[in-house]
Amino acid sequence: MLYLKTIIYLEVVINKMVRVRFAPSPTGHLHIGGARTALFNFLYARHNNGKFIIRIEDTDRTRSTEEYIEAIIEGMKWLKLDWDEGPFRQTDRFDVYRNYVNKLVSEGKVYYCYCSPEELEQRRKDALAQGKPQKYDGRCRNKERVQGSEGSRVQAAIRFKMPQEGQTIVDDMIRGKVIFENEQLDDLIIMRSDGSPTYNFTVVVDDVDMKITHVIRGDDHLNNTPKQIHIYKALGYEIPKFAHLPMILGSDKARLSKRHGATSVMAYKEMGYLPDALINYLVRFGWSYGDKEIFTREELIKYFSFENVGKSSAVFNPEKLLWLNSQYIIKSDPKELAEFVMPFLENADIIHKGQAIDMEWLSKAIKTLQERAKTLIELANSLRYYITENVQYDEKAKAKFLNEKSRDILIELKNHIESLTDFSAPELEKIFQSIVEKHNLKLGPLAQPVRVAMTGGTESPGIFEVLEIIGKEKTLKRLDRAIKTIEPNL
RNA sequence: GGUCCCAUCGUCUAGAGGCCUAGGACGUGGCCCUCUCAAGGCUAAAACACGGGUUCGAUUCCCGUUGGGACCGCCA
Repeated sequence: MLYLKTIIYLEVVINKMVRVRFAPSPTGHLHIGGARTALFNFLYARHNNGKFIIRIEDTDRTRSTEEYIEAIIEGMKWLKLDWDEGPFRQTDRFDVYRNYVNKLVSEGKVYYCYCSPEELEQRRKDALAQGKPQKYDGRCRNKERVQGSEGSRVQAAIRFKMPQEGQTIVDDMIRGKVIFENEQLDDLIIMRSDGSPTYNFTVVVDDVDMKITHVIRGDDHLNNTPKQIHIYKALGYEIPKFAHLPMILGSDKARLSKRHGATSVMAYKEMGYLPDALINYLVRFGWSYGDKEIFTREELIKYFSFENVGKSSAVFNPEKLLWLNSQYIIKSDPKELAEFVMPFLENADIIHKGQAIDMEWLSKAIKTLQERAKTLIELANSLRYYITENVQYDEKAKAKFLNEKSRDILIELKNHIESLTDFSAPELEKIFQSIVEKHNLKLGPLAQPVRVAMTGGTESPGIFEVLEIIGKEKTLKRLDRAIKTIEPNL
């Protein structure tokens, strides 16, 4: 008895378990919109202790490629959107679809359609020209199954018999009840004449088969949903909950596309964005939590709910992403940034491939630059003068600060530094202060020439920190070179 | 063209009938801090698309108009 009770209890728990999926089609890279959909699925699953499944919708064999499947997986991994099951591939599941189609055929819920794609295309054009609704007229609905010679099958697609009366209500977690008139519903093709299944059918079969409880996807699928609901019904399955996310738009308010610049998630990796920053940016499309802007992943999982997902589409704003990225760089552990920045240092030819670099030292250097870099590319570039042997003087900076006025004071500083044993920022500050006080100067007239001597330019972290990181030996070398650069006034 | 969705600063958004003189964030301007550049702090300009209702009272509820978007494939 107790045993039986346990089974019943388990049943309830299992049935209640949230199961969601991200179902991209591998006809391109993982893009911003797809990543947002994946993120909301991920967060909903994690928030509810459910399962997150990846399913590759590759039934369009002409456009799907292995490279894109890899690219999508790579993007998911980079964003750390880890999944529990899959990636499943629809092309591995044709037997499953075949079985379900046969079931519908035997139950008379579908019919064979002998209209050729060309005919259908022509009829659509005509309908559009006449301003009539573009809908299949159902002319093959009542035809007998046509047999070829010797009983071989004639090429035919299989259409689903949509009900033509009444209404279908989509109960959406974001939009509430959306009502569709059934007479608007098309008898859609669920299997092509070549025997391959189509999207609206496979999506239902797979969601049933994979026990998906919540279908979270883009707004662009809302109009397909009533048709899918009827397929669920024909198959005799329970209808999942739906959530249709608002679209992400480009600056011209059209759906975000390549025209608007970088849309691939990996492009942001290459531009020096941190995955957590992108995630944080993406989650704010539609979702909010009061006035809070920056969230850790744990907070996201804890707070996420469809109750605070908005309905309206939103424009992608690269400026804010950049700001978020800078905030994440500031908050990052310098050691972690040191790892992240390595490929960018190589790319910028600041270090060459395989070059050994003291990571401890690099972290210290990064610590001084974190709040000055908005991307890892900027961070890498600003590390240049720490790492390189010879700094390149900026002409303007050189003219303004490496001149007669600064020569003597640079020499004085050099002399002081030569005898310095504790080459640290606090000790350096003492030296600078004493020189400046002696000449009754502000710090600027000394710091700026030194800055140019050390970095080649006029912008850098605090000058004492910069010197400490560059080290005594290199500092002296650079001071010497700066002094020699200044033509003696003879 | 048909169907469906949406509508608060330039952008992302808060707002669940009186808490709204409409709040926060990015961006923009100013000031402060300061060895430069940042970061940070303070501050300014900046929005309820329009018209009808409902209500003692509408940003908030209803209807319409306008504007935007999506879908209408043997694509997903």
